[in-house]
Amino acid sequence: MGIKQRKEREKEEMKKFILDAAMKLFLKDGYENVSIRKIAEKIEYSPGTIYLYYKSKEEIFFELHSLAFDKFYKCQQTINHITNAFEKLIQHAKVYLEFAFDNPEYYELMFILKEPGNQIVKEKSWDAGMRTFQCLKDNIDECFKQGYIKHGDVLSVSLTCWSYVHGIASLYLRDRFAMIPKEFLYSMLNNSLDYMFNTMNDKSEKFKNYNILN
Amino acid sequence: MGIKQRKEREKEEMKKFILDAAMKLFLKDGYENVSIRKIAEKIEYSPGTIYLYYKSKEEIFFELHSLAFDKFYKCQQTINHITNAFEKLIQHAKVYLEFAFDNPEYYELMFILKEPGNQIVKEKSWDAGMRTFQCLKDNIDECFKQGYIKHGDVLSVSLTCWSYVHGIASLYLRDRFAMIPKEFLYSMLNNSLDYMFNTMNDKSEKFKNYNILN
DNA sequence: TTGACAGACTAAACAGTGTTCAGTATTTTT
DNA sequence: AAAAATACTGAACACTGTTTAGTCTGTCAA
Repeated sequence: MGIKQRKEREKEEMKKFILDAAMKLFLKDGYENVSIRKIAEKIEYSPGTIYLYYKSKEEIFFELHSLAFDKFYKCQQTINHITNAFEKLIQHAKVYLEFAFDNPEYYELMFILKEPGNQIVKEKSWDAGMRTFQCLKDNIDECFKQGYIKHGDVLSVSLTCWSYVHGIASLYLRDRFAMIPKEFLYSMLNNSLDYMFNTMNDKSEKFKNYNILN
Repeated sequence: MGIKQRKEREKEEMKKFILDAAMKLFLKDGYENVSIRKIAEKIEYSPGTIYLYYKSKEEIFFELHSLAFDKFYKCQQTINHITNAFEKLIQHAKVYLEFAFDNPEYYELMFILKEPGNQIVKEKSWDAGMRTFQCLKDNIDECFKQGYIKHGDVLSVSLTCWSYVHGIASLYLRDRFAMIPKEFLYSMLNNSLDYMFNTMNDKSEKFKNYNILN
C-alpha cells in the first residue's frame, strides 16, 4: 500500500512546485502583479489546478509568509556568537534592516501587508514570527543582565526597539522619507540609529557612532 | 462671458462630489474594496463619467491623500499652545497615535499604502506631509533649546521619534502585535512609550509615567 | 429661430482579476 | 476488463480599471 504514500508525496511536491513558481514571480514582479493565471502559466497547468492544492490565493501567500520568516530567522542566527549583549543588539538592528532593505518583498509580506482574515492559518503562520521576536527579547534580557539597560522591562524595551526599527524600514520601503535627498538619507538614518541606541545605552557615557547601515 | 466660469465651477463641484462619495465609501468599506463602479453608482453616474474628472483611480486617492494630511495637520495644531517643549512632544505623540488609531484608513493612505509611480502628483501631494514633519522638527528644536534633549541633532532626533511612533502605529494597524493579548496591549504600548520618552529626556532624572494612550 | 458645434454623459466593450465547476482523461482498484 | 477514484482542463461567473463610439444637450453665430 505504498501508493497512498506516493500520492501524498506527489501532492506535497506539487504544492512546493506551485509555491516555488509563486515565490519566483512574486520576487520578480511584486506582490500585486502576480495572478493565479500567471502562476498556472509558469508551471504549465491550468488555473483551476492550483485550486486543487491551495484553496485560495491568500493561502499561497500565507505559505510564503512562513518561508519569509524562516529566511529571516536564519539571518538572525548569524549573530548568535556575539557575547556582548549591547553589541549584539546593534548587530541585531543591522541584520534586521539589511534583511528589510535587501528583501523588500519578503519584508512587506512579514510586516506591512494586510493579513487575510483567516485566523486558523494566522496562528500557525505566526509561530515563526513569535520565534524571531523571542530572539529580540532574549537579547534585551541579556542587555539588562549585563547592565546596559536599566529602565523599563524586557517586553516594553523589546517593543520599543522593534517598533523603532520597523518604523525606519517601513517608511523607507514606502518612500516616506522622500523629503530627505537620497544622497543624505543613509547617513541621516545612521545618525538616527546612533541617537536611538546611544540614548538606550545606560552603561557608556560617550556618544558612539555605530555605522549600522553599511 | 460668465459661462466659462460657471462651467469651471461646475466641474470643480463635480470633482468634489466624486471625491466626497469616494471618501465616504473608502472610510466605510476600506481602501481595497472601493471600485470606480461603486463610486459611480453612489453618485448615480456611469463609471466612464468619473474618468472625465479624474484620469485614474490613483488620482482620486491622491486627492484623498492630501485631504488626510490636512485633517491630520488640524489635529496637530491643537497642541500649539503648550509651552513646555517636552510636554508638547509627549502630546505630539499622543495626537499622532490617536489620529492613527481613530482614522486607520486615513493613516494607511498617508504612511502605509504604496504610492503610485507618478512623481509630479507626488511632489504636490507631499507638501502637506512636509508641513506636518516641520511641526515635529520645530518641537524637537524647542526641546534642544529648553535643554530636554542634549545629544544628536534636530533632524535625526525627529526621524527617530517619527520612525518609532510610526512603527507603533503601523504594527498595531496591521495586527502585528498579535502575540500580545488584547487586554494587555494598550498598557504594554504605554510602557514602551514611557520607556522611549524617558530615555530621550535628558533633563529629568526620575522615570515618569506619561499615560499617552488613554 | 435655426443649424452647427462643443461638451457632458452613457453603454458597451476590452483586458484583466480570483474562483468554481461540469466534463474529460488518467490512474488505481476491484 | 469494468468500475471507481483521482487529476486536470477549459469555460464560465462575477468582478476589476479603463477606453471609446455614439448620443444627448446646452451654447452660440447666422
